[in-house]
Parts: sequence; structure tokens; C-alpha cells
Amino acid sequence: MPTTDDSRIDTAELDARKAAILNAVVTEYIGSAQPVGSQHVVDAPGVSVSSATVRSDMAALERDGFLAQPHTSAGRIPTDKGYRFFVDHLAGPGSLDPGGRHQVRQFFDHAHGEIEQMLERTSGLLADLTDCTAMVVGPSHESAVIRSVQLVGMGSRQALLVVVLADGAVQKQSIEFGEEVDEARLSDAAARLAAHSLGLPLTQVRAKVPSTGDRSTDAVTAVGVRALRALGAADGGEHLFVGGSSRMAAAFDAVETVRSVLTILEQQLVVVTLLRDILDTGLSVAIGTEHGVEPLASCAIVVMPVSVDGVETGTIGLLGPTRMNYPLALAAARVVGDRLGERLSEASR
Amino acid sequence: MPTTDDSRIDTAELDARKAAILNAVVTEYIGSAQPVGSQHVVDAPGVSVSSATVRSDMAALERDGFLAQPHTSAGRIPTDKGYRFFVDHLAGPGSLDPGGRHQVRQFFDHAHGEIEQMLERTSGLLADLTDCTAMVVGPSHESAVIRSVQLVGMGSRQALLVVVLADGAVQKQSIEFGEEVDEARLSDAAARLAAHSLGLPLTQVRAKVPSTGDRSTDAVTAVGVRALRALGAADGGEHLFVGGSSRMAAAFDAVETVRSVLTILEQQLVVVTLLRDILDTGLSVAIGTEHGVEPLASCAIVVMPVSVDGVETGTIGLLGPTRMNYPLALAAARVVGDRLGERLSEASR
DNA sequence: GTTAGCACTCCACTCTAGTGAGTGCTGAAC
DNA sequence: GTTCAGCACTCACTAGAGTGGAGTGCTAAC
Repeated sequence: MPTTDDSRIDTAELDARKAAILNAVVTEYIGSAQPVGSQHVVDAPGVSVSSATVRSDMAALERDGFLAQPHTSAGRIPTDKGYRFFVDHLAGPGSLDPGGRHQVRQFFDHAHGEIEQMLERTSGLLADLTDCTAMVVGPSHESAVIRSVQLVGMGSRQALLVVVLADGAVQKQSIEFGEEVDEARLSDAAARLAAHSLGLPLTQVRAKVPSTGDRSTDAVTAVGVRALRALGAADGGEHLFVGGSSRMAAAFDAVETVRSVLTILEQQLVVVTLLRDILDTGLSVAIGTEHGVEPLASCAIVVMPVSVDGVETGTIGLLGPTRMNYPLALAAARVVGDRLGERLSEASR
Repeated sequence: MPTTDDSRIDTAELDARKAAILNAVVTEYIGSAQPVGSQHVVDAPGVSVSSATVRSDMAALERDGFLAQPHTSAGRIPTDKGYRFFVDHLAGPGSLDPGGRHQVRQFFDHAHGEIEQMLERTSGLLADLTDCTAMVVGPSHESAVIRSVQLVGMGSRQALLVVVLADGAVQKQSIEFGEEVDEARLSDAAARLAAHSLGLPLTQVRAKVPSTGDRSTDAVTAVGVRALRALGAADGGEHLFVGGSSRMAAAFDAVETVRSVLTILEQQLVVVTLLRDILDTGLSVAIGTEHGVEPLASCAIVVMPVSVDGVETGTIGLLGPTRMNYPLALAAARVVGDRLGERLSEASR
């Protein structure tokens, strides 16, 4: 086939003027949410040609899949591919405005107390900064080392296994015994559990602590071990905090779209794995259908890992319409993610 | 004033036929969300008159404020007052359908694990049952007795105060010392804290445990006491779980309404105090503007206290449009509230 | 390759009936 | 005095026609 292979255009750079035009269209559309006509583009930097020339370039950009027309005599709107090119090649690094930076500083200066509460508030902060819905996946406690194991009696046949981890998280699991158990046996069993598990991360506990069958374990200890192994397995060890879901209602004018997006947000597991999947594919932005979750086809997602002590363990996500402010969202996610990581690293030291 | 005093109609019963007509209008409007015309009412039970008579009754009901007309030549829709009369005098007790009852049984048979997770899932259950947004305010831990106090070292200058309460909740507070503190001093301080607070509810701790100044307390214990007194004060001790917020998007077709309602739902404190206020006024349903939160003017709220060991300590709330299915919502809230209360009572025993 | 000019397209808006569901009123029947 | 058939009336909703304007694609000239 000697003719031009269209599929190769995907990777080809656009010439400078086409890029400038695409940039202008995306930028203006993000601001106005209205299709952009050739006339609105001629004043943009890097485009010093007439509207007629812009039109022919826009037609080319449409042929190549970067722009689309809602109808024949309308302006152009970016396609997912257009946004993708914008994010990858055109958008500057972006930065928070001074007000936003101040807000972040304030927040982390005054953040204190329980980790869960801090993550919850972080999602609110991100939503405020970006006008997007923010998702914060708490650092997994899987790799945190056990600092303390305790059995607290809750009535004659019940106890609560309380495990304190090095990152400040406290996990618990209620235990039911077949027989009455007094405090002495409880503390005895707790001591044995501690001996086996102190200093190990949760993952290791499951692997290394003998499940049962050990001749030295009594019934109480055996039940405790089982509870210990079950710790954190219930919710996958990760908890999701969603902030600013009302922003989705402001972003779309079709109430049906809002409903389906909210429905997704209610499914914690779906969201957590979605964010993980995007990170795993090496992306920091997933646009439109790139992430494969159909109800979010008109949304874009910005993800940012949160590193605690150099290990990527938490995740920050920003959900908005595909015409979201990518530079701002990326900047906010980066800044907040970094600060949050630092903060959590301090706490786990 | 010898003429009829209109304000007295508020408390006056409606005559049987007017009540039947109001009942029919409310019921039909809840189902269809369309203004109801006189023709649609003639077949309703208790209304064996012609549409002309129905019309004149409807006009009277409108004069008395039970019904309203969107415009002159449209059918009638209920006013807040109309819904109020319906809820107070017309709606039957209501009951869950067998499927719903089965769902509730299933849920509580399989509910286990941490209390927070259970409350979260309860909100989802309620949303499923009623098609409303569900709010569950966890039982306050204020009155729960302290079962265990522990100080876990987290590095040389930091520790975590971990308090286990009789209801299975675990509260924590991180502590920073001005000096290095070894394990021995920690456990010593923990023992003193325990001596002073074991068996007391959190409220009593704040009242009775000497704050500082006691000659026998060392620096570590003093800091511990301060942390102990601060426990639970941070979030008012109450945590809100919201489930099914996407249902609000299905209930309204104005995206602006959805946005403002979601914004309210994001403010935990507002929601918690709102539910409490409604309960305190002795209502179990707040319709339209009755609760005074302006953005929720087109919503109704069903509240139900959750009793743990005979004490009303938690709250269940259902949020829907004013044309929600009140009998169903009330039934669901009652059933789930009762079962939840039983469950929590067991756990705290 | 660029551009002014031009014909064309099609949405958004307005205006105008026409339709129909629903009303209020009236006068007669019970 | 309550009920009700009949009737004129109201008004949202819909469809169709006309208009303005934003925007396009094409073409011929530079």
C-alpha cells in the first residue's frame, strides 16, 4: 500500500500550527463548554493566519480524529484523542494559584488527629482546589509493621482483637469463643500472638504465623490467630474517601449522566481497582473511554500515587468531565499527593 | 370575628370524601410525578361522585392549602401541608414487601465485622429498600464504658493512645512527647490512666479524671490524660454514613436541585444536627421546609432513632423528594432501625 | 501555501396555530 | 344544599414555518 497509512498519524507529531490550533480549541472549550469556531482561534498565540486557513487545518485535525463537529455548521470540540494530545504534548506543567497554594499549606499545617479523618478532609481539599470530585485511597496497611497486639474481653465469651500498626492505624476484629474465657487466658493468648507477630507486616503474618495445629497453642490462641490472619482481608485493607461528589452535578447538565457517575462512585471496590488499573498502565490521566468503565465515558480521571517512605502505597484520584482543567488538576494532585505522602511518612516513623 | 376562622382548619379533620380525594391525589402523584386531574380520582375508593364534584372538592382543598396547581389548567399536586396530612392521617402503617423483608433478614444474618463497616452497609441496604438516600448516624460512643486503655510507642517521642470501648469501638489519639520516653514509662503511664478511667464512659472521663496538677502524675501521664480527655471530642463522637446518594439524581430532573442537595450531604455536621433537630421536635417525618434547610425544600426526611440497650443513641435518616413513598420509607426505617439496635445491643453486652 | 469572498448548512430562536387535559361555573335534578 | 352534566375557557405542550447568525467548505486569486 503506497498511500499514506492513517494509523501512523497516531504517533506522528502535529506541525506547529496545527498543534497551536488544537491547543486553542481545547483551552477555549474547557473554559466555555461551547463548540469553538475558526474565528475564535485566529487570535491565539502561534496562529497568525486567517480564519480560512484555520478552517482547513481544523478540517485536517478532524480527519485525523483530534476534533469533532457536533453538526455540520457548528464549531469543533476536542475528541478524547484531542484531549490526549493536549495532555501529552501541549499542556504546560500547570501550577496552583497563590490562593490554592496557601490553602494547601494551611491544610497541612493544621492537619492532625486520626489518619482516616485526615484522608477524608484531603478529599475535600482536592475537590475545593480543582472543582472536581476527589478520590483518596488510603495507604494500604498491608506492609505496615505490627506494633502491638491486644485482646480485650467484651463479656465472658467475646473479645476484641486490637492490633496497632506502625503507620498509626488500628485494626480490630471481634472474636467469639465457644467457652467462657477469663482475663488471664486472654492476656496469655495475647502474649503468644504478640510473640509470633510483633514486628511483622500483615502480609507476613498471613504467610508466617502458623495457622493452627501447633501443639503449644490452646483454643483461645488458635481463635486469635485466625482473627489475626483475617485482619484487613475484609475490605482489602484499602479504604476510599470521596469528596466533592456534588461537583459532578455541576459539571454535567444531563441528570442521567450525573446519576450513573454517582452510582459508580458508590462502589468503592470498582473505584479503587479503577484507579489502580490506571496507575498500572502507567498513565496519570485516563480520558473518556480509555479506562473502559462505560458510565464514565464522558469523564476524565487524573491519578497520582502517594508515596509513604518511598513506597507507592496510596492513591489520589480526580474525576471530572473530559473538559476538565487538566493542568490544574495535575498540579493539585501532585502537590497534595506529595504533601500527604510526606505527612504520612512522618507519622509512620 | 363571627366568620369562619381559616387558621383553625389546620387542625380540623377533613370530611371523609375530601380526605379520600386528597389521599388519591397524593398516592397517584407519588407514583406518576404528574399533576393529577379530577378524572383520575373518581375511581379511587371512597370517592363515588362525578368528576365535577371532585373538582369542587379539589378547589376547596386548594383553598385550604392541601393542594396546589402548577398553572390554571393543570391538575393538582399536593403541597407540603397536603403531604403532612397524608402522613399523619391517611397513610397506612406500611410494610416491606416480602423481598425487602428477606433482604433485611439476609443482611443482618450475614452482618459481621467492624461496626463502622456494618453501618456503612446499612446505609446501602436502606437506600436499596427505599430508593432514597440513606443516612446512618453511628451511635455516639460518649456513653460507652472504657474497657481498655493502652499506650503504644511509635518511635522514641511519639505514642498512640488506644482506648477500647464496651460497644466495640476503638478510639485513638496520637501523642507527642517533649522528651524521649521508653516502654517502661509508657506502660507505667498507661496503668495510671487505666486506673483512673476504666469502667467510666467518655463523658465521665472528661468530668472526673483530674486534668493535671495531681502531684503523683509525671509528665507522660499528664500528656496521656490530656489525650484521653480529647478523645472523641474531635468529631463530636458521631460519624455519618451516607448511602445511595445517586438516588437523588434519579429523583429530580433539575440538575441544580441535585447539586444543592449533594452539597448539603457533604456537610456531615449539618446533616447530623439536622437529623437530631428533627428528632428533638418529636417528628419522624420532616416535609419540605419544615426542617428549615432551604436547599432541601423539595425534599422530605424520614428519621428513626436507633436504640442500643434501651437508649436512643443512633439515628437513621432517609432523604427523598417530597413525593417519596412515605409508608415504605417509614416501614423500612423502623424495621432496619430496630434490627440494627438489637444488633448493636448484643455487641455491647 | 494563504486568503478573501461566497454559497451553503443547520442550530437556536420566535411566532403561530392546533390540540388536549384540565379547570371553573351554571343551572337543573334529586 | 348537594350532586352533576354541560359548556366555555385556560394554558402547557407540540409541530411547523420563518429568520438570524455562527460556522463551514469551496474556489479563485495572490
